[in-house]
Amino acid sequence: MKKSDAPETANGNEGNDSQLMFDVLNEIGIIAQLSRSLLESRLGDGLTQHHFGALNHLVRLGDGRTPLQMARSFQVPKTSMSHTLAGLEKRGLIEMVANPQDGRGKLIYLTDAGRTLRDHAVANITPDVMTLIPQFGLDDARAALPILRKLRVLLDEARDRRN
Amino acid sequence: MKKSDAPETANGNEGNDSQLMFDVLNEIGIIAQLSRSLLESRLGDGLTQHHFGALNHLVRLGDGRTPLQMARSFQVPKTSMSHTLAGLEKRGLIEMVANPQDGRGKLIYLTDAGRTLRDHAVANITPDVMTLIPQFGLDDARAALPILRKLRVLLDEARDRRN
DNA sequence: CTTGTTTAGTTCGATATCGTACTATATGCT
DNA sequence: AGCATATAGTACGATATCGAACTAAACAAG
Repeated sequence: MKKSDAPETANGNEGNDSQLMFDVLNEIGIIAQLSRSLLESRLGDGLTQHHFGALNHLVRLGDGRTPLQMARSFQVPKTSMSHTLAGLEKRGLIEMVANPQDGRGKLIYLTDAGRTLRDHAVANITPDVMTLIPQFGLDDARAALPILRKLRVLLDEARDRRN
Repeated sequence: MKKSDAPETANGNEGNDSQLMFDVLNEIGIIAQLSRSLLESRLGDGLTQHHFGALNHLVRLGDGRTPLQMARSFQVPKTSMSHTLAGLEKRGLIEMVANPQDGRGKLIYLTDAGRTLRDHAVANITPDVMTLIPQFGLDDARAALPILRKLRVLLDEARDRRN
């Protein structure tokens, strides 16, 4: 009961390039899983990755955004964002006000409690991330980031094409 | 790179470094989200990423595994794996038999329907993945994979340390 | 053999996810 | 204006997620 099994890299010889992509996506899926559970173990309460992500987004890019804009930023269905925002509002971390420009819409604003909670969350998580750095290496992080962005953009476009 | 949206609450260099890691993990989270929804749109029925992942795992690494082994392979809690396997059994895609070596345990075997469904799922998804390749580039995929593996292993170890 | 501890798996409950369907408002067209 | 269509957001329902508590079996020590 230690590490996970070796990643599934069989079939190397078949000339199957798609296997390489599957492996990349598989690793990404597991990393997302692990980083999510690490994050949520540091958040406490019933807060999820999405709760934190939404708060962090509002702090970093500014509040006064609409739920739909946020749903698109996170690539989640708008119903999921609606639910996440309802949870944040119930906890008093955001306020949802009618959009004066658009009678259908709402605008999301951080409360002081929301900002404070976000700051504390970042402070709680940063040590874990810092611990990672010397092992992972900044060079690899810097090398990976543009590649990951490119992949994210491609998947994003592929999704747009499907919808 | 180009995408810098807003200056971040930088506390000096270690803030920038951890921000880089945060960004890497953030991109990974979004990619996982997108690839999951792409996958599930191709699976149909109520099948999830985890259903497919479990079937694929059994095909590729061999069946006759225990639920707990599988939970560890996927880095999910054993209760989640239990639920996933129950769903597969209900659909007739796997069989769960008592482990003759261990009266507490079970062993998971693929049914013919399970193998067939997995094969069809792979066939359905491969074109999407193939489409990705020329845009993403095999070189970047090959460059990213070892870095992602390293990160996955580090997070895995960090989790072990927490538990 | 008996007892305490560990381990495999399930049950249960609170919450999350997300597709479908719905309401209300906005916008475009004639 | 009047009407069709598009868009923002919510309600709801089926299912997923996962921690805590539970059962049963294995194992360890005396």
